[in-house]
Amino acid sequence: MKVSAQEEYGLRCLLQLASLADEESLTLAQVAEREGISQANAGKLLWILNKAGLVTSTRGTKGGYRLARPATQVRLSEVIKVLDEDVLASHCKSYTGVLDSCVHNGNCGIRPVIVGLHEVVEQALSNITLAQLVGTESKVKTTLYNIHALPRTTTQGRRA
Amino acid sequence: MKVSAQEEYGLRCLLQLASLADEESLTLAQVAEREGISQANAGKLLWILNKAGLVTSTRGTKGGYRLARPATQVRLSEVIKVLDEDVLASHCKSYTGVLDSCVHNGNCGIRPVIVGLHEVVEQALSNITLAQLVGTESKVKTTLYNIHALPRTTTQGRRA
DNA sequence: CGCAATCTTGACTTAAAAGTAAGGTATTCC
DNA sequence: GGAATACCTTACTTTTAAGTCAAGATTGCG
Repeated sequence: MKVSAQEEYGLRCLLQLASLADEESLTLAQVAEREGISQANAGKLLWILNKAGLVTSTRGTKGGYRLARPATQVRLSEVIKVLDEDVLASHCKSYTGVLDSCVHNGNCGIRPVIVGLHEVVEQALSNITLAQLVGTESKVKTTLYNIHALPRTTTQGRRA
Repeated sequence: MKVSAQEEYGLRCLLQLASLADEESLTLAQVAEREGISQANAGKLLWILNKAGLVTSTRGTKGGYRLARPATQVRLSEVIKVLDEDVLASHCKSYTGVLDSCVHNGNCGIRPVIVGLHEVVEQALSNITLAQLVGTESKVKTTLYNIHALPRTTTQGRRA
């Protein structure tokens, strides 16, 4: 169970846009530079987010990207779903071993766990908005603790 | 956020062993056949589980695999951790873009979310034992609902 | 108009995960 | 003690996800 590169970097790009003032926007090169990823990669991620309606883009000399909605109205559950496109739906189709369909078809003890896990995760993420992730790490941690979206964590570890 | 092949198949192999009576055991070929995966693959997974102390193996003509502990005493959180080896610990080291370390080093708004997510998942999984996953899908679903480890899910969908 | 800045899009390359193969080692039964 | 059975381990191949590249399209400015 892990967070994919696309989820991580995609969310980070979005967060850059969330930290802007109204009417501001960032160019592809700026987002890439601020996140330490290549321009090509940032372009792909922002395109996915654009296609999904989370960001808007304008072309031309004064172009750039910005959030399609205020950061207070974008839930993390939606962001992750977009960057991840329906992992749950394809789960049982993917893990069929060497056969055409899963041997447990129609009667699988694991399935309720997988489904439940995704619901637990979505539930937790739906209580967090982009706006709540803008700021310092310690501030964010306090905010998340106060809304009880995630369990309290001890203050340790570094980075990002 | 998805469940990897190794987690899925590894758990399924373990579940086969959990469904055995005392003193029974399964050979590699039997596990592979029952799960519809190749013998080579099952061997690798069982080796990981063996190394981690979750299953024991005996060689020779009457050999095979069995659980190292009763299924009632094996929590899913432990199983997943073994099959997944410390994704969390390596998260920030992995996603550094084109740089040597993450640009948010020491101050990352996303980190609390990632840490929290893994805790939410672990928390949910720690309330489930292998024994509770043996049986039909509908029975398992009922059991999970009763222990409130996972949120209730509507009865729909097939397989897994 | 025409050039420069910027996003768009599909094909290609690279890196990581998953799965396979094969030879080695230990154990049991006769 | 020998042969058959079955696990152990490393190296290799395949598949999939991640990331890059380059040509195309759109807009603003002089």
